[in-house]
Amino acid sequence: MSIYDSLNPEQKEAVLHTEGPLLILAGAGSGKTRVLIHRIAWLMEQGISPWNIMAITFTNKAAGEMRQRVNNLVGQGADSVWVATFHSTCVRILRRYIGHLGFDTTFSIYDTDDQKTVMKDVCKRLNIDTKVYKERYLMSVISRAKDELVSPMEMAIAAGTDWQKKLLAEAYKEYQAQLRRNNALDFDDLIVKTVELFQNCPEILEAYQDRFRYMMVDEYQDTNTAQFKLISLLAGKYRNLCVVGDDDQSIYKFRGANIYNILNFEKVFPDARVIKLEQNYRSTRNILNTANEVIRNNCGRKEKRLWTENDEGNPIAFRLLPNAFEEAELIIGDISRHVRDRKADYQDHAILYRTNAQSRLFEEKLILAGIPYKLIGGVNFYARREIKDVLAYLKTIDNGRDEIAVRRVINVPKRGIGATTLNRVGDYAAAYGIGFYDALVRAEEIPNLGRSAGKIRPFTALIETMQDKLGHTPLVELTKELLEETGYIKELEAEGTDESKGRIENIDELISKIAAYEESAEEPTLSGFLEEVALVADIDSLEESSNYVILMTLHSAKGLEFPYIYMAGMEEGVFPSYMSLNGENPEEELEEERRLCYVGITRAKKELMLTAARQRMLRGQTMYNAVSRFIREIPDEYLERGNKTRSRSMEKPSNGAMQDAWIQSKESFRVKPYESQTLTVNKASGLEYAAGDRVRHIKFGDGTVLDITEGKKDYEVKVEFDTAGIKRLFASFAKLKKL
DNA sequence: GGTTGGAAACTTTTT
DNA sequence: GTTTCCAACC
Repeated sequence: MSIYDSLNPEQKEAVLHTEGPLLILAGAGSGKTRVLIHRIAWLMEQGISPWNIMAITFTNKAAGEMRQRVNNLVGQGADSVWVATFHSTCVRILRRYIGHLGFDTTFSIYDTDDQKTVMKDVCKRLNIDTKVYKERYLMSVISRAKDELVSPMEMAIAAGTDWQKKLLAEAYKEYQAQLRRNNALDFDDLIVKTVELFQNCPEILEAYQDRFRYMMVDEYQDTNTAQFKLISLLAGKYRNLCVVGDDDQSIYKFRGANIYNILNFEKVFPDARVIKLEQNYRSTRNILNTANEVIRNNCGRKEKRLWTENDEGNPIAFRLLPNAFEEAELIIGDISRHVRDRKADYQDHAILYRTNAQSRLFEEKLILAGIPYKLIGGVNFYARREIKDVLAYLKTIDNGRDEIAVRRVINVPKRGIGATTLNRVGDYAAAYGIGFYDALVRAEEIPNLGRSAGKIRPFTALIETMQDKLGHTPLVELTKELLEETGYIKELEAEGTDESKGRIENIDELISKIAAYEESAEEPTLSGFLEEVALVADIDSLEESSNYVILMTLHSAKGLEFPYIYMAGMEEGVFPSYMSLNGENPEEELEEERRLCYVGITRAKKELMLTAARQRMLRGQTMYNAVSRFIREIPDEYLERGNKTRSRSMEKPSNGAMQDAWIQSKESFRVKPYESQTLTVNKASGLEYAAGDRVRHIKFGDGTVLDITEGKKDYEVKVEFDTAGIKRLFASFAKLKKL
């Protein structure tokens, strides 16, 4: 009996095929991570040094999980296996060798905010009207170019005489020049520069080729051209490249993912072995069939059909609500019922939606109902103002050449240094060809500065003091001292608002993160911390052990699974999104939306509920959207539409144009508006409190129960809160605690 | 040089 | 509905 006996024949074949290129087409829930882990174990069993094995993922979370599971399976030696994300792999390589490309090894990593700041400056320099060309647009053009490994010069050549394209190429060139001046790389550069390094320095490439003799790439369908180039270079010598992906789950095309990497793998590697994993171990048959029916509507995919031995399970529930409020209430009512009936825990539920903006209503209702939840996505912790401020200080201390960081904090807190002064310093720096920070240090020599020079002094002095301490003072100490010296916390304290309190809490959290880093890292350095921070995604913070309802976008949900999944906002214009329907390439973008829908459906293990709202506020406007076409693509036999059983007199036409007409006519048949779906909350058998008792509510605080009315479905409790006044609450939502 | 108010823009998805 | 930006004031 060996660990490999638990694998099915295809999985086993994938595990045992170690030499040469291998493409594993792994459907949703087909155990691909399991295969990868067993493959690593098998390789080590064959006497291959863990040092020569590499597994690449997209998120830190996936990497961490894989590392954990490899440890559990093989134990000793597993630590030497290189398990990392694309980006952190590249950073580790570049931190050693980027000198060959003329950068300093202390380079900064710019996030989207920083990029925008650079872009603004670029536009100013090139006299680009940002009303005509938005920074965001320019950034996306540049990002796409980098995904495709197109250099500014190549872009300029390709532009020919088209002045618009020439302008874009010009902006790209200037943008890169600015980054270089700041000794900074953006996310895309991490990949691009590593490829460049390998192409320029064959000896470095060969060293890594010898190191990574066995390579595995997870979520291969999301790789872009640059990433593909990177792995092909690395695998170029030994060709032991194993990629695992599912073309049906490719949802990052907008970010440059090249679906042809998977569709054409066999063309690039003609000797590639292709193995399909089609047995699903995750979902019920109903869920899986539904997913299959939806994705079937896409063309241009590798033919496969997932099957399962699991039970049929319950039908997929679809509910159309009058508005988004009731949609949220319905879902949350469903969750609390599950928990109350001890059918499931909070953590077994995830609410998925298309856009982050949709999360708010759910948050509000969850707070009101006293249900613990975790929101994934939205504003990244490290993108918050106060966090960016502190990090900018640390970056300045770490790498004085990072002008964006220096400019960010030079006047935070206020030091009376304004735009005029900064411009003069900037001019001086440009004139003498020195860095911005270096110019600040020489403030006294700059003409026309006058008294302002004296204001700059304390800033540079502070930075210098901190730089001196770097290396022999713990980072936590250094940061605390920095906050003390700058008076940053004091200023927030003085404000005394809820917002400023929140900011202080965030800074405290940052300090604990620094402490955690110092404890866990073998050799903690400031650069190391900043780097780790630059590469975290929100999804990485998801902990399996905590009992929370999870709220996140469909994109974030990829790779995860939950017993109960709710997909909200199943409406035309929301999902599929308005943008995809009106984009340049509606057909193609719609297919990506459909894949996203497929990803969402296949996250569910036991039950899936799809919801839509007749009426919804979008961008401050009330919209009336039709039910999503994805719902219509699900045959009735798998759907359960609540109490209403509606006859379907019309056959669904198959071609596109007809379908639209059919949708419209179908809509027009819906003469009377849908009745509001009543909240099916089962009444609790009894309440632990009665009128006159003191109770506590998670949001409103403490209060006194005035009155309890027994309704048909739930108890309605009237409470006079000490601070929030009198409220009427439903007992099953309010989760009042007797004091 | 800093503060404030009001208008404009914005929301698809993220390492 | 919310955030960001800019111009006019202090």
